[in-house]
Amino acid sequence: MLSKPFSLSKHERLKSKKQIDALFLNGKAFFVYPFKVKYLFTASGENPQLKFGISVPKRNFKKAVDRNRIKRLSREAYRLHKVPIQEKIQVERSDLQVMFIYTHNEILAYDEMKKAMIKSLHKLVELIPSNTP
RNA sequence: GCUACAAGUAAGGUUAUCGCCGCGACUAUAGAGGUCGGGGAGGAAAGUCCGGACAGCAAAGAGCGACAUACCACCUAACAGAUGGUGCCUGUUGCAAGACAGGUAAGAGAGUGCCACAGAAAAUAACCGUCCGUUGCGCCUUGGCGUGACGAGAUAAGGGUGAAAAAGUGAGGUAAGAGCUCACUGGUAGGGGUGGCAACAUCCCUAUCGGGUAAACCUUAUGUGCUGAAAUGUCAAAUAAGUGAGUGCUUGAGAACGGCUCGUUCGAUACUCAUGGGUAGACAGAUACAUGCAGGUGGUGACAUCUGCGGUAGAUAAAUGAUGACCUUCCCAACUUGUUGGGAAAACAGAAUCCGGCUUAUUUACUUGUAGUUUUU
RNA sequence: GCCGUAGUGGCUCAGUGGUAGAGCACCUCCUUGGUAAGGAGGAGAUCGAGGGUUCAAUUCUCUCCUACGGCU
Repeated sequence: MLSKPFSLSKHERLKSKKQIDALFLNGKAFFVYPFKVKYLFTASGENPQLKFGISVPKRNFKKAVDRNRIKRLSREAYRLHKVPIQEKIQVERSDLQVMFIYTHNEILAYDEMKKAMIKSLHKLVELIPSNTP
């Protein structure tokens, strides 16, 4: 996995309805325009897992093409900038589940999304609790 | 050559880096995995408006109800779709004949309802009017004229309306009138001849002249059982057809996902209470086909059929992306008129069980046809 | 994915083949020293859009648009 730092396979995505429900029930949130970032840390064992998801409300974007485009751009931004948080989690031994909710009602350019993603990832890194004794 | 309209076709290509989802091979392993190869959105994938396939309910049966369709023929698995034709209406063009385009289509000579306002009356028409009969009064040469009343008399020629007024015009006829009769014209129904598979066209004869509305109820004919992949099946320590108690019990309580009735099948394995037990997963359904392309044959055509070649997404919080370069194409500007520089590569839009249609959205380029116009020969 | 409901003045809703209505809100006047309440009057609608049936459509019918809801 370390040989391919920018990969983004199925295992790194939030897929289980149970986990997502738990995230929305117990998770905390902050807001970095245009994303609302919902996150949940849980203590972990040997292999800490980082899982993420992106949500674009149908209310704001009626067309599937627009929703797909936002998801793809956001995912690309996440993929290229997730390395620091992955390393920090390995060190601190904490699972993390994140959901990015796109709250704006227009499609932003990739550059703006990238900036917002970097900013929110930085913030997440700071929020990681220390589990090392 | 340009412009307009119609129909059709295509939906940039190659490559680098970083990535995503299936498939195959190899490799590794307790397992996760790794390498290589190859594949990865549309003409509408959309709306969910029709029709099927498929699945479950009884491999769903009868009647009623409900719903849908409605010129004719033909195509199809099927259709409200397509193809070819018919009648009518509208528009464009034309002197006209006609041509083209669009729309429309069973039945109002079965029944019920409705037709505001206006109008005498809106559908078994007598309100006014006209005429006739009886009668009162007045006038005058016993009969007429004028006027009034009555009629369970006649009459649809005329009457300011209205979307629509009881075939139209002319003549005869009559007390007044009337398709009452006649001529011409028009409509409807029936019969016959000719042409056509038929709708229908055309000619002849007979009868007839009866408002509209069925996207009001309805009638006729035909068709449709209901529910939809969130259906449905399988797996695991499984939401119970488990366990315990009670009730009830032998010719029908109840169940079988439908509006009602019947019929059929199951039928105490029923009903009530208590107890018990938990995941929202995995796999199948699910990607091979009413399949695509090319050619031949039949048909006016939709289409059918034969031969050859081909395999072409399969996700599930849901893949098909991001950044850059070049080629090609298009646009703009400059002038050396074929170069340079700059810009853009689009619009509508993203599969979710699968097909056939319909509808809606839409850019650029090309091809074909029709019409117009200009230049040259 | 599948199924359904609604759209009428600024807002909440009636209405139904025949000139579109109510309440609140708005404007003017009366009342009051002034305001509220009350009274009188008034304005405000392409009935979501576009075709069709009909003499006539908000209503019937078809196609779109928008909003909302249900089904694991």
